[in-house]
Amino acid sequence: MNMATETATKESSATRGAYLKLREMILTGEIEPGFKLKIEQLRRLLELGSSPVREALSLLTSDKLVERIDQRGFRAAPVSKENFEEILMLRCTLEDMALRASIANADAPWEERLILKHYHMNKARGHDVAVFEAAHKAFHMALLDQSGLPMLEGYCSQLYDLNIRYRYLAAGGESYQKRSIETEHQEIMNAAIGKNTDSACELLLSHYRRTGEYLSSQMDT
Amino acid sequence: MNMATETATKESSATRGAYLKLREMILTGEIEPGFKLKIEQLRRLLELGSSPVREALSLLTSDKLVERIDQRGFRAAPVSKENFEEILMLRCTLEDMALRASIANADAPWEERLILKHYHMNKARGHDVAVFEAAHKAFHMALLDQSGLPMLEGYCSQLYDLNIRYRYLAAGGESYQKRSIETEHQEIMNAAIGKNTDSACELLLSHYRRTGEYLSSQMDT
DNA sequence: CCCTCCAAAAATATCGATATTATTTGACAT
DNA sequence: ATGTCAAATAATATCGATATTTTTGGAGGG
Repeated sequence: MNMATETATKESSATRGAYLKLREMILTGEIEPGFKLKIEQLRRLLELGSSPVREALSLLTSDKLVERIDQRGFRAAPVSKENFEEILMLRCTLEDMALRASIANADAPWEERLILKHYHMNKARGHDVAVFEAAHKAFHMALLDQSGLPMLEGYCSQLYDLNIRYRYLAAGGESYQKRSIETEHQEIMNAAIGKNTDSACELLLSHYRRTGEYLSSQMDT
Repeated sequence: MNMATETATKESSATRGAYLKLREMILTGEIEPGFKLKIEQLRRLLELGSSPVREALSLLTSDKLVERIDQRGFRAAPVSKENFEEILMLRCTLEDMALRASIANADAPWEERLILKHYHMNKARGHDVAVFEAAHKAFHMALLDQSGLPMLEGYCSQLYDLNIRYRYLAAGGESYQKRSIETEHQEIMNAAIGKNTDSACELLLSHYRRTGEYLSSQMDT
């Protein structure tokens, strides 16, 4: 059992373990959209009592990864093209706002954090997909984390995850390496550190929109 | 036991009942910000087992009304001026977006829905605060509900509730009737139905900002 | 042949008890 | 006095069993 894919199991509380494990499974598509999440079934899979399972599922509803229908249990959140496009749109609006605020509040520690996350992301390139994805997200969130707007950052993080889910669903996680994503990241970071607010935002948004269009085209069902 | 204040108790599931009751108590300030929410205590208050209590608290964390610290229980979400101002800012951005989309998709049923909610809100004026607040929220949400963007509407609804909480905290729920809020609502609705997008949005945002400034000034502690 | 209704099965929701973990209290040593 | 550690206390987290509700499947009537 390797630490990379099994990020979940041996955490502090059973609830948290279940939460992380199920979250991973839904994000990566191992649990399919709309799939009925029966307590008994998950209880056995996770080797836990029903309480932590139930609570983990409740937490996942916050993240919009699980839907709860009162008296009728839980299911993995469904997906749709409309949903994907709404996520993309919201992401663009909210990350734009957050990045502008971050740059406005820029300071040396933030720049250093950014440099490090960028370095770690590139270092993780060859490794396990899950490891790279974690570093990739950490880099993107580091761009926003000087905004001084914690709720906004929370929304961005949530939307980021929902987006990544569509990426996994569209191509088993291995899709978007075609473009030179590496250069794009470098350019975004340079613009951000150089306080070229408008150009940093433009680069970031077109970075998202390009992958968005690609996925959207793949989704015509 | 009247239906107005006790919106909670006799609902379908125990969890849902507990959720609604606790939500009401936190929104109105009956449970103070930062207050430790002990399971045993709530179990007795709501006359329920620990599972539904726990689950209700988990659901409230989605709404950002409760904070959960792993292994250390739950507490009512804290408040701060920064938090209030972030909520106001996000609300303005997101409701602007949603209202524009709604007006763009306007159709006859939407306009009729709006007229009705507005009528109900005015009819509820004299009644119990909780009844009026519900109608008030329903009106504001009706403005947005033609956007075709369910997640955005969800965020708006959440932010609306968080904002209302600050209103209750600042003045026991009875604060903002000073201005002629009635006229403001009428004007917003007229502009929306008349498809005067820019002016509808301006009216809506200044409606929010005005109450926002008032509350913000009350909060200097 | 299809619809309705009832009984059986399955799943959810809830409970109360127990195990685990955090917090407090007070004794002891510095 | 003060800080540290350990036992006692209190709270959370978890479990397994039971009650409630929904879903399924099939018999009987239209």
